[in-house]
Amino acid sequence: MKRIAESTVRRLSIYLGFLEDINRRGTTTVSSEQLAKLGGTTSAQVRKDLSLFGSFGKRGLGYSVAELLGRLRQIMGLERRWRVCIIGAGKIGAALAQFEGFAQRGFDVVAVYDSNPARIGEMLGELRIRDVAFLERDAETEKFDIAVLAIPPRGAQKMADRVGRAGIGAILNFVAGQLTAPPKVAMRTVDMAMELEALSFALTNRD
Amino acid sequence: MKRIAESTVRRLSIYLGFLEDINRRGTTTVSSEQLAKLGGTTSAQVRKDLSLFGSFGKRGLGYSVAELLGRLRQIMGLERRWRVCIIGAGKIGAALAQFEGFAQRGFDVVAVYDSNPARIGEMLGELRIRDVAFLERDAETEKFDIAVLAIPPRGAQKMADRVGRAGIGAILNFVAGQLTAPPKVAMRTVDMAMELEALSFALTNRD
DNA sequence: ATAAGTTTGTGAATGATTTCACAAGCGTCA
DNA sequence: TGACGCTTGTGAAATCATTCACAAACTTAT
Ligand SMILES: NC(=O)c1ccc[n+]([C@@H]2O[C@H](COP(=O)([O-])OP(=O)(O)OC[C@H]3O[C@@H](n4cnc5c(N)ncnc54)[C@H](O)[C@@H]3O)[C@@H](O)[C@H]2O)c1
Ligand SMILES: NC(=O)c1ccc[n+]([C@@H]2O[C@H](COP(=O)([O-])OP(=O)(O)OC[C@H]3O[C@@H](n4cnc5c(N)ncnc54)[C@H](O)[C@@H]3O)[C@@H](O)[C@H]2O)c1
Repeated sequence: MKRIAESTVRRLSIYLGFLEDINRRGTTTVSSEQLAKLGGTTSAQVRKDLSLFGSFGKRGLGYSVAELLGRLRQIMGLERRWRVCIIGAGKIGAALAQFEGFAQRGFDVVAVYDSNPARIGEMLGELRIRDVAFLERDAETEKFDIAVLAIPPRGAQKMADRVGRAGIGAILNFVAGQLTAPPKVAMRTVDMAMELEALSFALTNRD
Repeated sequence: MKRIAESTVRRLSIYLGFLEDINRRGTTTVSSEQLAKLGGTTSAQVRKDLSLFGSFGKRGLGYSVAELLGRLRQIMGLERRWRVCIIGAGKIGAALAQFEGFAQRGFDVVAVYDSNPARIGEMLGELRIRDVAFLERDAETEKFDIAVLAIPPRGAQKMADRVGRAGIGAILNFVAGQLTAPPKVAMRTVDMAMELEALSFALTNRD
């Protein structure tokens, strides 16, 4: 299949969110124009995005909400649930571990690790914090799909490499500073300082 | 000035981070090739990015680290400090409020608000949680530059609009689901569920 | 002072993404 | 059935972003 642009994937996520809303409201069809309005884009963009994967609409009518929802879930790989472990039970790791919103979207946080003996064994919501020394052993039996990296920058690259070697295929990285994805591992980085700097730029260079 | 692409701004942030490292190490000059290696891009890209703002390099030699650092700080608006308030002292708001990394980059969290009477008055690190009812009054005297939105989705749009009316020029939004920036307000959204979905897509559609 | 070796800054070329524009398909209604 | 109104799917055009490639400018060595 053709390579799909990152911007397209982002928009697919957005459409999916709207479709879930619309579906809850009981509406059964939706047009590219409506989806575009909601998502702040154009109807041509919506149709182009969807056309990369097939043609799901009916001319004159629009898209069946239920069908499009199903197709998008399939495309995004959201027909299954994903097993997530969090590495680093600090401030941000704890917030993420206790966030219910992820499970609603199909991502189950099933384990939390730390290296600090003082934290290991403590409960974080339903989960007991485990010793990160057991990461590889657990990964083998528990088949984590995604690791969330929420540890200090020092040592983060080594931990990312360990995650890769443990056979976990994806990393959601919160560590600031440059981190290279291990081979064969999909990685996305959330860098909040960078977002703040983008706002600083916008405030400084606005007309 | 010409409109600057979002991707360019992101790279400038990255270059800035490296320059700070390099500067700490005491190195005095750096070439576009070196910056490119560190940032995972090409030297032509680095030069193109910088050339949008002027020409800061010396042919045959490269860029003066100190000068380029200064220029980039100026371009990004980081020669001053920014006053940040956090709205929503929940799990994620609390993690952000106590994160020291922001101050290191020039962003001072100077106030935290909540609407829950049980939380108002509590301390969060150095800061006492304030009643969000006072947001407008405080904004007038305390001149917040950026508001971090970390409240539940329900009511978030109204709060964003209040932030806009209070004269705060930028929002860093953590609320999932569609939020429209109020007029004249710069907004960046960090949507972690969307990042996870992008990983789901990558894991599902990898070759 | 000259030659050799680097590295910048930038037009031109290429590649990627978005927008345009419209034929073709579908539902509705008379 | 046929005409009408709406909306899709998609080539073509336009816009935007990246990469190429090289003259010009600088440093260093001799
Ligand atoms: N807190 C925030 O709001 C925030 C915001 C943006 C980025 N970040 C980034 O997230 C990361 C964590 O930040 P934080 O504020 O949660 O820090 P923190 O100090 O509160 O927590 C870090 C945790 O990681 C654990 N740890 C350290 N090394 C480990 C290892 N090798 N394996 C497992 N656990 C390990 C520590 O014991 C600690 O519990 C940092 O890299 C930071 O830059 C945090
Ligand atoms: N916790 C996470 O890891 C995480 C991850 C991604 C996104 N988010 C998003 O961040 C937001 C907050 O999440 P959380 O987990 O911190 O929730 P939370 O319930 O822990 O905290 C929300 C806080 O906001 C306060 N609040 C509610 N309405 C308010 C208002 N109008 N003004 C001021 N304060 C108000 C509540 O009293 C509460 O203290 C949510 O929108 C969530 O989707 C959270």
